[in-house]
Amino acid sequence: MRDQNPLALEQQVCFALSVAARSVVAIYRPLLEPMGLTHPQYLVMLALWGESPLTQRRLSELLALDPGTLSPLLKRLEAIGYLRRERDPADERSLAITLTDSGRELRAEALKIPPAVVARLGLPIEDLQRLHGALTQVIAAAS
Amino acid sequence: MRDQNPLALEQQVCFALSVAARSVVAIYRPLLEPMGLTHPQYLVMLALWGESPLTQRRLSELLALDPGTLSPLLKRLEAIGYLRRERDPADERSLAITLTDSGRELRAEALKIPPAVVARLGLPIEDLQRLHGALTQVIAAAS
DNA sequence: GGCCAATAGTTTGTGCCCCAACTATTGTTA
DNA sequence: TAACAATAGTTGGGGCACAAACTATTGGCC
Repeated sequence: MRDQNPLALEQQVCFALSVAARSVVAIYRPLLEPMGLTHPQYLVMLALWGESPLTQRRLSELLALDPGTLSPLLKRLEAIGYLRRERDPADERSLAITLTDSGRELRAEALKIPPAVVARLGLPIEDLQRLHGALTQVIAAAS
Repeated sequence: MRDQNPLALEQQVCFALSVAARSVVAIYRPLLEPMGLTHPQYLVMLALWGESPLTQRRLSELLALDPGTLSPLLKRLEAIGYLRRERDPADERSLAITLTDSGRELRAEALKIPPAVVARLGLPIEDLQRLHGALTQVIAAAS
């Protein structure tokens, strides 16, 4: 029999979600550390490897991140030389975020990350894909 | 056909996990705000409603939280009157965390939260249970 | 053209998260 | 029993996350 207490910690989805997110990010930490990246910074790089330049606003949408979070984060990535932040001459409000050569070259290193994480987790790819689908549903439902 | 790029942002489980966790916590925010709680503080209260007193160390294990995170968080909960922090006379290193009457009474209010969240998400309970199982697997795999 | 609303970013404040260094207490062992 | 190791918690630093207040630019409209 399941615990009937609706406030039981162990059966809260929000708790499992928080712990899982932190646990998985913790797996990335030692892998990203040699590249000088945190996990949120890694996600920014993924977005830029997919398309560069991007406006900061577009990045903010893609990553579902507050502008107030993204702004200093991008400054750090600029400081370590992975990207440039330049105002769009056609619209001085907008910031164009562009990969530098150094940022582009980092992608080769990053290719090792996903297989390393999957190996470390030791879960079947199909399970991870199913999980990804379920999470996508939750994200859509929460929006 | 799936995107074959292993670094595609949209198919990273870690990204879906981060966004889903933030999105779901965002649903709790307005519900917890009247009680004066943040989501991590709510999780502490769930643990204490399950068992009180608890040592800070035990809480740290239950919530998978760093002592350095938990320590100030518990001070805030003490400041708003939901719990007491007292050294164990038998072992002065240990902190006993005990619900106050006010903290105990809060549980009645909190009973409204899970159904409100489930309603807001609008997903079938079975889906949420499946998701919880998958997340539990990931947490175990990551440990 | 001049006012006004909308838009893009920035800054500040509060809190979470982890790490590393630290203090204080307790347990172990030569 | 005196040294030493282990344990519990605290503190400070760097970074993330979000809200609210702010600046600067742009677009629409009289």
